[in-house]
Amino acid sequence: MPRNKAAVSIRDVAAAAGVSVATVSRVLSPASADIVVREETRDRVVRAINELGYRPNDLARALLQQRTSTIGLVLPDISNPYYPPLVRGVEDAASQLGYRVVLCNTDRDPAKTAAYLDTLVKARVDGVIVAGGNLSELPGHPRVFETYRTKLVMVGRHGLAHPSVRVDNTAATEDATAHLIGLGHRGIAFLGGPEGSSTAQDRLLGHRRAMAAAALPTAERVAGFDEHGGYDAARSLLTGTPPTALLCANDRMAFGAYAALADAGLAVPADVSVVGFDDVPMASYVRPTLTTVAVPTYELGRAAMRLLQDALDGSAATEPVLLPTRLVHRASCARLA
Amino acid sequence: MPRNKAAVSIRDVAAAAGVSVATVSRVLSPASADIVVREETRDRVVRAINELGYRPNDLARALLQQRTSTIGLVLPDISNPYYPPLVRGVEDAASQLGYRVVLCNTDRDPAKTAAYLDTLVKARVDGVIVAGGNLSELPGHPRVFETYRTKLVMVGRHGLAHPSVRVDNTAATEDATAHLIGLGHRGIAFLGGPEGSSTAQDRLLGHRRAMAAAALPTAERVAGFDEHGGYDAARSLLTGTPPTALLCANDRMAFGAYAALADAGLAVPADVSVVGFDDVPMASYVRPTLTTVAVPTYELGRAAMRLLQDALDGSAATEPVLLPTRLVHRASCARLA
DNA sequence: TTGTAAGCGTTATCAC
DNA sequence: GTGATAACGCTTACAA
Repeated sequence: MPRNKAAVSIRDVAAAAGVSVATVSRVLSPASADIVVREETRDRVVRAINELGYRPNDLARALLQQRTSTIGLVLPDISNPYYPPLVRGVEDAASQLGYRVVLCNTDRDPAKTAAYLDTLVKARVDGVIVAGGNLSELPGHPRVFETYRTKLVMVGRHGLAHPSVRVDNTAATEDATAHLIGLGHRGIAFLGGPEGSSTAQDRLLGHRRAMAAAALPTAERVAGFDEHGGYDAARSLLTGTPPTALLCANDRMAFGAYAALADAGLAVPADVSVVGFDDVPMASYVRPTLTTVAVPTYELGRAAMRLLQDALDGSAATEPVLLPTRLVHRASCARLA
Repeated sequence: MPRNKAAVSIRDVAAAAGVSVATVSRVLSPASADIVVREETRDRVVRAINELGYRPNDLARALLQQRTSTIGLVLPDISNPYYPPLVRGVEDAASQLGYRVVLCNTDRDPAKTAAYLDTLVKARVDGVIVAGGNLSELPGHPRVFETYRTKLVMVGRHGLAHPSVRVDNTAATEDATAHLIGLGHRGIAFLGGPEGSSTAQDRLLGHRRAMAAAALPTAERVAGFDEHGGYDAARSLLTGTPPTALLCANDRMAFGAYAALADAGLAVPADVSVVGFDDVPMASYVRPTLTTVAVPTYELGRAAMRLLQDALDGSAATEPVLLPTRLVHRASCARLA
């Protein structure tokens, strides 16, 4: 196989500077900061690098050092507005720490997930952050990850053997429901997310707990985690005696519920109070503004990346990290007349 | 340097199967599909692979073949709701074609952009998709990209020397403005995006053209591409004689304008008509539903990845690809009384 | 049909 | 201070 003369390599730099490749490497490598290269030699090398537009090949370096400075980020779907801030958090922390991020959208499809995990292992990523917690259904992979020393961090779900970051969805939803009960509401319906989502399940559980504690019967709907799901679920609740309050498993569903209520001629909060979850930017811009549980999504991402970094540094496995939520009171809730 | 015995390599497989590494490679490599390996040998190899949980090291393969099957996706900010569908489109097409996607958020910051492009070149990505078009400010990089044969595709901006995909923002905005004029509006204000955004500039231009063609004076505001920007810009227009129609540079700004109008006691569309841009999901769920220009963002992403693939296959440079937009008529516009 | 060995572009270990 | 060179884990002539 003939040498590819096009891509400039460390040899070309060495030749241009009249030194050996070892010297070029020493000039570039942070590891050899203590190793002395004569000032004049260093200058020649630096000049050659600039003249040739040389960029070291991280593949070769990674092959040798057994680390790629690359991580995988696995999530259901970046189009779900919940994820972009999280991705941003991961990516910001990653680039700050010198890692690249490979993005993988699984749609919670086991086949896709398996394919992505495979490709990440083949790329020898140093670690993987899994958000949306659909890893447990893949019995084969823990072993492969272990074989290739791939560190794992879970976000949003209690990772059994792995570090994890999440918010306490159950407690937060319990609080939100309690708040509605405190306002005098008794007919409180819960618009829940899909059964496959652990977040949705955790939030449902919190709601049930609060309702049970107040000895109130619960009305629940299962729907998609978006405006459409919220719209349909809300509509289906408006026949007969409508609830006086709606607790939604996320803000998008709440926006859908707003639309359904408006279409039914019901006013928020005069007729029906509404609470959302996540506090996406739009929550402050709908009218009336939406009372919702603020989730520090960006921070979740940052924290996940930091945990991964810790794991890669060889720190002992950390306790699950729990980030705080906050109920943001806005205009969509009223005391029951 | 001692051999790392932990990560299983092709040698371990070869040893376990009692064959040479070349044979293992032949079993795995699609390139050697025509090369015959005896059935019995192949079975032994496959069994060893499964037993050991072996995954080939793509770094080594990439180093040899001078291609990484990885691309970079550079954009301003994934948190901007315009981008997730685009990213999704790129990623779906990429994974289908066997590429990994490394995500880079630049915030339009030249320093960050330069750092990301550098890291992508060092990772020897096969190509880069730049969305949001902030590459021209980096005079150094075209050369480096050429040196390392990194293909480039631009989305949203006419790439001078590179393949590109975009929509005709100017024509679309011209149409949208013409539609409002056709409804009898004369006082039409334009809520524009930031000056640094070429998309914002193109949309502004279209608006000006339509207004000029009708010999109408234009009121323009420059603001952030989000709800907050739309809110402030709309507010600032409501002193004195308010316009009878608002054309917004994107949907998020339109949602902000909705809020400002509601707060000012103005009804949409009875008092003020509103038009958005992008057709994000929420546009169908605000009340009244938002008339807006639908942009095929997901398709833009897919098309970009396909163009990149073509470039990598060595096809001749393609013409700029223009995807169609469509004005979606909903409830936010009314004929002027 | 299978094995041997060179080479991809680095870094690190030794000499000098 | 600097230079040879082995090694990282693969693929692919070329030999056997």
